[in-house]
Amino acid sequence: MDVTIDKPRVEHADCRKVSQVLARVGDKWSVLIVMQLAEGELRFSEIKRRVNGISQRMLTLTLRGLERDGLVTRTIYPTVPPRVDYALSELGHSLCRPVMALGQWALAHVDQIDTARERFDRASAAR
Amino acid sequence: MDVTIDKPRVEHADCRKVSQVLARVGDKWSVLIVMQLAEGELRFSEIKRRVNGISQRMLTLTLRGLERDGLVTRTIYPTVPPRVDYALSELGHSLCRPVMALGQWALAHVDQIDTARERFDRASAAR
DNA sequence: CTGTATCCACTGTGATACTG
DNA sequence: CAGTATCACAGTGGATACAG
Repeated sequence: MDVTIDKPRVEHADCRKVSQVLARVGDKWSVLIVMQLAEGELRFSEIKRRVNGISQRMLTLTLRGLERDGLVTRTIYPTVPPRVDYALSELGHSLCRPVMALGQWALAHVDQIDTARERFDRASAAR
Repeated sequence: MDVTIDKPRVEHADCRKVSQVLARVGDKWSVLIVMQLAEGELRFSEIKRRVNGISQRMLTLTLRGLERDGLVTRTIYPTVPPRVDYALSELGHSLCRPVMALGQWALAHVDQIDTARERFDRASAAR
């Protein structure tokens, strides 16, 4: 009855799910926004000001995505003009640790990667 | 001479660079391939077999990207038929630690995220 | 101020066929 | 076996205008 001797594989359906999460983390703006929210809640326009280069549209979309995934909470104050605060949920905060670790790695190795790219491109040009 | 009192900000040009690295890590296949290579070198077709669903084209492109960034080494054996081995460089191996950490986080919270999504979608449907 | 609605360009990805 | 070339297509992201 197809009982197989599994090697310690985590490489099947799990990977698919992990990839899905990685896709969120890997999109153009999510991490940048999460980082800004790491230190405390912010208003919509405050995030827009801090995350350099993001369009209003993408900020809205990305925040919706983060909210949907339960990483960010959204608080609306029914004032006029409207005011909306965004904050990291507990889940969102827990994500910070591994993301920061990756960020540290990136920061530590960016130069190495850059030189690797230059070398590769020069080698390619001289094909 | 515009000396400003800097708060401990790492949030300027650094972030751009980090994002660039994150884009590599966040693309659809890079992490999956790096994970496969974590345990040892593999041939092109071996990777293709292990990374379920990847097309030949995307495998080639992703491997080239990883090689360009200095994360993967490429060894060609001038035999016929040709044989090419891919392996993680030292830099590539060092990337494994933070990536695995993120992977562990993803694995640990996938369920939580899934339920959050369902809740959000149900709430949206009932608007 | 905080969004939503359009439109459009670009990029990433997959399918397929071909080559050394 | 290990690619490259070509095409077609969907998704992402930016600009702009508009709305509550």
